Amino acid sequence: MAKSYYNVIETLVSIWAVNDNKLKLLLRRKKEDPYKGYWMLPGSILSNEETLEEQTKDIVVKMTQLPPIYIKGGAIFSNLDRDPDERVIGQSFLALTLKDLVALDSLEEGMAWFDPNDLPKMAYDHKNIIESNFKDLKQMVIYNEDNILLKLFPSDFTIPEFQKFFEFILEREVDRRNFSKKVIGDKVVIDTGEKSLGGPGRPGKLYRLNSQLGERSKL
Amino acid sequence: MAKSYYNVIETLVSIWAVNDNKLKLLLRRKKEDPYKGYWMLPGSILSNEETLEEQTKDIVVKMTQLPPIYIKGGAIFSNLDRDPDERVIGQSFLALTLKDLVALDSLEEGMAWFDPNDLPKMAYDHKNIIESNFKDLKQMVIYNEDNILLKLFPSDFTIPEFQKFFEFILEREVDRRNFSKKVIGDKVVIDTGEKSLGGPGRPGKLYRLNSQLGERSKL
DNA sequence: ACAAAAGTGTTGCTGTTACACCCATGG
DNA sequence: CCATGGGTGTAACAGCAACACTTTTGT
Repeated sequence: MAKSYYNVIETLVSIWAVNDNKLKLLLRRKKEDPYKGYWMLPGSILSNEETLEEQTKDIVVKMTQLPPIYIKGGAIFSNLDRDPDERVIGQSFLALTLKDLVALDSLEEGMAWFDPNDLPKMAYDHKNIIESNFKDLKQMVIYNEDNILLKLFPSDFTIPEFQKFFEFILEREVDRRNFSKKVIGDKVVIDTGEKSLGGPGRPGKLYRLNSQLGERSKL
Repeated sequence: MAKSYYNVIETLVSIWAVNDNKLKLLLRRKKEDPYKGYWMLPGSILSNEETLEEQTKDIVVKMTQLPPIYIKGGAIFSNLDRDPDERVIGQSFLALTLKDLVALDSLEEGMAWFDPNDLPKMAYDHKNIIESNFKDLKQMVIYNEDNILLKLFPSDFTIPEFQKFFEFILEREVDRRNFSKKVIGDKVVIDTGEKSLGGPGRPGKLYRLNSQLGERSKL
């Protein structure tokens, strides 16, 4: 291919949601070669008529039938050989959605949720991209950047659920008593007065996040 | 302009160096319209034959006659109207160099160092881009990401100099005694045995950074 | 003599860690 | 009954902020 100052840019979106007190992400199975049967991040080629943010939003809507709760740009990938066919620059984005609201039958065929720590065979350099985005997302949770906790937990939850989510992010266990003292004492969470029934054992009290919260959770 | 899936991407590099215990950045005065006489970030249009990182390196070499000590990708800017002439996507990069080694006469004409808190009239959206990069850089210093302190201070320095630099980054004063106790006690800096002569008053002991240092300075 | 740097010490405050012990309640 | 969640306490410790006081050493 001749030298040119025009480039192909693709937007690659990792769509995240909380499920089972973990972060899961939405991937798509590739139906054609190359990498047929492998999984990939949803994405599309950027035209000269829209911004990266607009396009990211469109991709999320197409994949989940819902607008994203939040989007944020991630790293850019410009290696010449990241696509075997032609030179494509990949701009990654993080998007948040709510898994509960994304009905399975509203997903396009060949899509599924995955644990970022247990990815399937990934096409292209998408494994790298996910790892980069996941790392960024963990940092955002730890420091509650852009009030991201409120976006991940818009509804009620129990303290043990919230704790398990943090243990997933921090990759270590935390003491139950210290955790609840801290999180209630600092007014990170607020008692709703409701209770979570159904399971075995004593019902958990339901809390919601304090929307007036600033940055820095650091548990 | 017709719809197309090819885009023009420009790399915009903010080149930083420590001077006078502050971070300064290198800008270029624009010689032609639009924005004639305004200042801008050095940059160039990406061809389909090189990566963003390679190009960033080339730009730094051209501007300073030296290879960069460090480069890192920053935010991307894709607003449709950020260039009045045509749609250009701007990918920002941070680069570090050493001001001492960049002789003024080796700079291209119309280039100068500026305090990021006191910028001249900036062309396009470059003021936004610099602010974004500056913010990222401050975070990197605070958490010593990628051991960036070692890159900013490759040679000897006195504790008061190092302290002034941190006060610039943190935008507040810190106690002299607590600062030196912390920085020596944590082995962030190591005594070289040398002294800094020349000025008035008692000569300062010269220190260097501990190259074995991990992340997290948080002073 | 002076200015700038250095060294040592103290106190109080805050937050964290690592526990012990006991209670509550729906299934 | 028992699994799960909840509540209170506390002792040791680490880190930080805000100071006082003293000493050192080129110019």
